[in-house]
Amino acid sequence: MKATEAELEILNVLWALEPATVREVHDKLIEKKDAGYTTTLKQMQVMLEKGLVSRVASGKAHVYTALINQQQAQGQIIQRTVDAFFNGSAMQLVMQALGNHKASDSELDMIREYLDKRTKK
Amino acid sequence: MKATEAELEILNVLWALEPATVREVHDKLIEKKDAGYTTTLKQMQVMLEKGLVSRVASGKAHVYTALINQQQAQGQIIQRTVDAFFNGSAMQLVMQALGNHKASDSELDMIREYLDKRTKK
DNA sequence: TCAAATGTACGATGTCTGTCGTAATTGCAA
DNA sequence: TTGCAATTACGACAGACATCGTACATTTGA
Repeated sequence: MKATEAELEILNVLWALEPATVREVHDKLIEKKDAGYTTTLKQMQVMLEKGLVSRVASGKAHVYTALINQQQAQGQIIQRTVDAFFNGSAMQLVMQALGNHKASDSELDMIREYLDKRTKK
Repeated sequence: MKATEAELEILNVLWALEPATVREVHDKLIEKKDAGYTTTLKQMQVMLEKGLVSRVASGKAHVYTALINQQQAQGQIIQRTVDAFFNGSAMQLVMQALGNHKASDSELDMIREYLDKRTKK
């Protein structure tokens, strides 16, 4: 059930666009990354075999849909990362993430808002 | 200067023990993971070439020290995770981490405090 | 209708990663 | 000093990954 780096990039695109054709995914993908069309195609074919995505024919093309949902995947990877590299402390990861990345005021406000809701409850 | 998954596991052990010999690192490593001694040795030799660690001879063994600190590496891991799973948004990761894990009030306070410092500045 | 355009299928390849076997080396104890 | 146990050095290997070239299939519009 684990996806490779390249597969995750595709999943990311797919989660935003789905359902989507290889062409659509590829065009979006090369905004960030350089690769040939057949590379993306092959990648998605492999993902189909792995059960990461499904597809249906539509005209001459195939239309793909992700079979794992984004939040589930994100939750799993966070758990794995926290266990392996942050001594099991998710908060340690959060602090590190806040420290190492630029965040806009509005983003920080969102987090603060979230924290308030947490505490009240 | 990117480390692989296996290299990060070794670094993790090294940070706790350093300075440490291959034997010491390996013994600690196999508590969690199964691998041969020469595998760990080779890994650390490669890491030496990559400049991830340094070493000095001590008796017949070598004593290794990490050349990147833990925070740096954790930052690297977060960056990679964010890129692969969170569309490059560290905030998205933070929210997910906060949502999926229990956090004590004091931990939440720490984060709130941190946020305040951030905003002021 | 049929040829160009578009898409899929399939196989080949180079690289990276992790793994380990074996040989060479070293320090130490007897 | 010498043999043994522990360590390092070297190289090879399989499998995973990412990439792409080329052949085949399908749609469509002139």
